[in-house]
Amino acid sequence: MSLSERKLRILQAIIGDFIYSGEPVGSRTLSKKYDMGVSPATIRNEMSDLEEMGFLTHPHTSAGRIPSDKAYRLYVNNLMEKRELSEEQKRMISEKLHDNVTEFQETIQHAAKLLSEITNLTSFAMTPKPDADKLKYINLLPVDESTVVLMTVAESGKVSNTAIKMSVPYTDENLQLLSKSMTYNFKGKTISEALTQDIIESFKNDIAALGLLGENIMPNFMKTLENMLNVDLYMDGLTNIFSIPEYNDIDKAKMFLEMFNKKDDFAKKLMERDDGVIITIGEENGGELMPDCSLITATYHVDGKLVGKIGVIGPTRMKYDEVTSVIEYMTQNLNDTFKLTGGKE
Amino acid sequence: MSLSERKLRILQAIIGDFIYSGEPVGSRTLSKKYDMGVSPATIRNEMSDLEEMGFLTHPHTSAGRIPSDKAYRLYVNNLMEKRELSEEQKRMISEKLHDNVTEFQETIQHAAKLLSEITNLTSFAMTPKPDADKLKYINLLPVDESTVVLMTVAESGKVSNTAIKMSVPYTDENLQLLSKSMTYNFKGKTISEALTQDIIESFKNDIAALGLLGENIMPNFMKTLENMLNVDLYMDGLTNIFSIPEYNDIDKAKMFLEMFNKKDDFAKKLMERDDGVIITIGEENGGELMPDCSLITATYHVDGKLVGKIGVIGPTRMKYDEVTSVIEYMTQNLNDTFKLTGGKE
DNA sequence: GTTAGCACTCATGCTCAGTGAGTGCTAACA
DNA sequence: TGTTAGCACTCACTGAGCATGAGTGCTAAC
Repeated sequence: MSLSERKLRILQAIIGDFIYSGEPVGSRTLSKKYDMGVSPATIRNEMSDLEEMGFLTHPHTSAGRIPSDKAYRLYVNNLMEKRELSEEQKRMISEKLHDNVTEFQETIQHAAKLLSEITNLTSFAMTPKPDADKLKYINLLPVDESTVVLMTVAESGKVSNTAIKMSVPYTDENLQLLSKSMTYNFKGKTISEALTQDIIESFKNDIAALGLLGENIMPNFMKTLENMLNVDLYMDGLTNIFSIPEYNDIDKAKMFLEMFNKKDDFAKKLMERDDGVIITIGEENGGELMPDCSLITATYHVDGKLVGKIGVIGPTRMKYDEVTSVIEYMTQNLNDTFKLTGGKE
Repeated sequence: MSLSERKLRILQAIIGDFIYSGEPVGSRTLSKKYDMGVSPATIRNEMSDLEEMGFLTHPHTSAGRIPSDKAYRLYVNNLMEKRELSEEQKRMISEKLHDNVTEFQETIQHAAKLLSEITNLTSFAMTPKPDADKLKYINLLPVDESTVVLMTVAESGKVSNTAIKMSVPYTDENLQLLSKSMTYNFKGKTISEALTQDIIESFKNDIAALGLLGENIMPNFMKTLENMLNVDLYMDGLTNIFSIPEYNDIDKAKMFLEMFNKKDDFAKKLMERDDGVIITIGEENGGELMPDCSLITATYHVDGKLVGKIGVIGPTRMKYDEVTSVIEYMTQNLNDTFKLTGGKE
């Protein structure tokens, strides 16, 4: 059996109707609401075929049809049309993400917030994993007799620092020596590279002469590097899930919100996704996420290089066309913004 | 009418029973379960008196009695007995909060997590507002021809920095001059003091000689100071609210979780509370929080000075005795921990 | 002051019939 | 051969009616 033109039209109508109403779609409704040119009986026959082909199911005998994950996949790949954003939406987005941008983190948070407001879904925004970010400058600064600040600057402009309580005495010269040596050894290396065991080891040999001082500093340096590799994940619009009838069930809502407790797992999942706008529907997400959820992610770029992600998570019954349009428009804006400020943090 | 010994015993039994069961307590249940020595009829009379006095209500005519906010207040102030924590709980707490403490933020997060796990409520932990924290050291470091890092260190050991993209040329000497001048002017001042308008103004006059350089730096400096004043608020166990029958209602749960979106408001509310263990019950919280919620907060100290807060939020029907004991024990542990590490961040 | 007895209330849970939106099948039609 | 009308059937949903039981308040007797 093949997907005739008419079958496609019916399928599209069912998906469209169901996405908006959330109610199973019956043959009579379909023929009345959309001018199909055929009787309900004919539509029933087609629906029956579509069900056999795996595009539709029905919750119980006397209910209308609802689209399967497979149907949504077809819809997203072939049937869906791009939506143009309203001027109002465009204005809101560029206002929040373009003008008056001061802090990187703040902009990313705004993006998440905006995305959830516009889509009425749960949104998230993740800062780039600075895998490719190279170290540029390392400095140890004496603050008082027992405190030294270790400052690490990366090429992206990211700065990280730790105040170190010194358990051994030190001189300014020693600190400078160590700073220079560290900068010399690690400059140009990516953060992940710097963290590899043998580089650390070989450096430790280099500075053996400095004895306890180096031993005091190194664990802090490594921790700083690890911190620099962390990504931040902001989520917003969590309670939006409650406005969706399908999740008007405590247990489902609870499962959904638990995800929030496992932010790290979720971040990891996000990082594994490809670049560009990626849509995964229902089962495609693997069992860990909620079964009846779809996930849409998109990537934005900082300085044309570092890659962060924004996206939404919601029921498989979501307005894919609108949501993807909004996300695309937002990533374009983020790209512009972070090109101009140069990823300033 | 006065609170006789017997009335108090009955009230205590009702509160105790209701806290554990969540079901309205009837006279028969009470006389059977707790050895009251009087018949249900007598208890009914006493209950009727207690209701008249405002300690009890009943949801409908044929239901048992439930305690009012006033009753909980009496319970918390006079009737409640301290609970000893189990060895297991003590072990868990000191393990997470005492041993292997490396990062301040991390420890605070662990505290929140632990608190929600032990109490099965929603918990939070707030870092201290560094009102009294004094500036110690300010430095401007050249990174490359267009980037300067501004580093600000406070007495608590807190370090904050910003990478500044310079729009004007600068020399190392100018930077050093400015660093020295800033340290000289702001050292010993609290962060809030440093942010007051006239101090900033007078300083601006001081450095007028440096012209554009100063103008480039000052806004960033002020933003850094503002950032240093921010507190972090971690929440945990949000989904615990779903296990409480009273909140097994989508709308209530939603209202509760919305609080999470207004973290700033909540943080502000927390900061206004007095030191020590503070319990506010139901209406006492003011209308903003959920009406049927109680809030328990406690303060912990860093270096014996800075004051942070941890606590829980849950239904007025909560195990006040257990929860306060746990919170008290945890703050003691946090105090110890942050005495030892000296508030290292 | 305490208690037994009794009428009364009211949420809860159950059954049962009616309703309506939907299906699948069959037979007739173009 | 594809399309359609007709019809029997399914099944979630709703609301009425009823029994149940936990609880109260009141009264009169102890």
